[in-house]
Amino acid sequence: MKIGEFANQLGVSTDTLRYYEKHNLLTPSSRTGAGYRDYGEAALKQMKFILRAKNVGFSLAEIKELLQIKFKKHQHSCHEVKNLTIQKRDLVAERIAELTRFHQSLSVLADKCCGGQEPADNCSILTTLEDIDGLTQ
Amino acid sequence: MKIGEFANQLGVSTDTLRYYEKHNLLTPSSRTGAGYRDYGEAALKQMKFILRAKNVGFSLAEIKELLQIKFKKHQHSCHEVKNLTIQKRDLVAERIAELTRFHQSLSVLADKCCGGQEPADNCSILTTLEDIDGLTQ
DNA sequence: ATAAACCTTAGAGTACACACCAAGGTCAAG
DNA sequence: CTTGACCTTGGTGTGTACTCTAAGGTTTAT
Ligand SMILES: [Zn+2]
Ligand SMILES: [Zn+2]
Ligand SMILES: [Zn+2]
Ligand SMILES: [Zn+2]
Repeated sequence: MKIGEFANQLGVSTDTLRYYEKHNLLTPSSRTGAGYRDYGEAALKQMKFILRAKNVGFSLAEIKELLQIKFKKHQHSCHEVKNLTIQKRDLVAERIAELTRFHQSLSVLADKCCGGQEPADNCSILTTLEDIDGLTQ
Repeated sequence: MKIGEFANQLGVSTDTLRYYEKHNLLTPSSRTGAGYRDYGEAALKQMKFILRAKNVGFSLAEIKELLQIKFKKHQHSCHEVKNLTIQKRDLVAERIAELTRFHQSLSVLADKCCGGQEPADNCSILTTLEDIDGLTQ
């Protein structure tokens, strides 16, 4: 399968596939006489793995690690894989916590403001940002 | 106040201050004879405004908008300010939702894996990423 | 007078995940 | 045999918020 058809089937762009190849995430099975990339069954499976990993939040760098483990499963342990997963989960949790603080602060700010069409001279959002310390602590 | 002292007082780097100046977020009150930046009371207040806005999750681009409103309050309405705040809040909410889906999927994956020291040949995390579709749908 | 500590500018580099472009080669249909 | 759709490489651009570097000027203290 040439790159265009392969990309269509997976719902990604050809640019993405070339990018993944350059970054050692997915190498096409072979090349045609004209130098065209030729993707086979194995490439399809691997690309699906990559997309699923992306869907659960892994970055491309993390996916690369997972692939290296997958290629040589007997040289790696469940421990390693679970660690990667848990580390990622905890990182995501931290980010969620930070964003939740933002959300909370923004809600408080929004609730203070009347949102009317009058000039913003006395807007509580602006005065709060001007005057009050420790909005998030 | 010269840039170094000003930066120290606010807990930011001098690079950050020059960056903010270049991007029209904060211009020092004046320059000394030698061309050194000289920050005054107004700059201090404005920088505190910027840092508070950052603390509630606004991006520098958004803060720039807020500053422009703040400079000419009578030309803008509460409506505008509240809109910015609510839009940001909703964007943050979307991102939280996405990350929460990631967290959920990662937890499911982690729970499946024994995490032991044996080889990863039958690791449930890897086989799940290999085999199962629609992990997040 | 000289060293340390500060300041200036412009520009490059970082991470992430691609998107877009130019200039050219290849292949099938009509 | 030419048109159009596809493919190749290499390189640049995007957004975010800085950080770092180079090469040089200034201030302060000893
Ligand atoms: Zn109002
Ligand atoms: Zn208001
Ligand atoms: Zn196991
Ligand atoms: Zn396992």
